[in-house]
Amino acid sequence: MIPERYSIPIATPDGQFLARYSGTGLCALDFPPGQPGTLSCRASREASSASAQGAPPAVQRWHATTVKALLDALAGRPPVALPPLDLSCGTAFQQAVWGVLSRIRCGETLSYGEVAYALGRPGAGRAVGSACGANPVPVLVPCHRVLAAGRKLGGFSGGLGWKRLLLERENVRF
DNA sequence: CCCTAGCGGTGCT
DNA sequence: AGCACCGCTAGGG
Repeated sequence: MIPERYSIPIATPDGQFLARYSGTGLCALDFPPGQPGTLSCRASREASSASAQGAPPAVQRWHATTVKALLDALAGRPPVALPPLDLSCGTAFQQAVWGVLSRIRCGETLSYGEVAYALGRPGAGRAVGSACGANPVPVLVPCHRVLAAGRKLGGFSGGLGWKRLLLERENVRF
């Protein structure tokens, strides 16, 4: 029997994100449609501010934490607290990568190769990139803080515009 | 700048 | 087992 899931939108100055919760925590965070600053993205700013009404109390508490954390992160400030994360959708390797990402502090960066090295798998830089792309909770699990070698921007599944925006908000130069 | 070879994890056949 | 993806990287025009 699969635990019930809840999807709750989050209105931010950069558009409407969507938080998804499993029985054990935040299991996904979706970017607003389109690139930052774009029309479809801007439109989602004023879209329905449907709330956590009807969700279990635990989910409502998690969500309150998620909202604060997301607004902080989008402003380039380190969140005071994160909700419990349910990253069980990932393989062992992916979860290990996401663990390293979560320890990169606001305003700092690593390269894909450095993350691989930190995992004791030098040479797995490319696989690290794939694992970053599979991160279900972007922004809060800061996959945007991983750059290519030589401080080049590298890629970003959610669209490079978001990666640039998040790094600029943290005053990261690249 | 480009191109190439080599790389590791993942998912599909 | 094989194979085709990839948010990579170092090396060489």
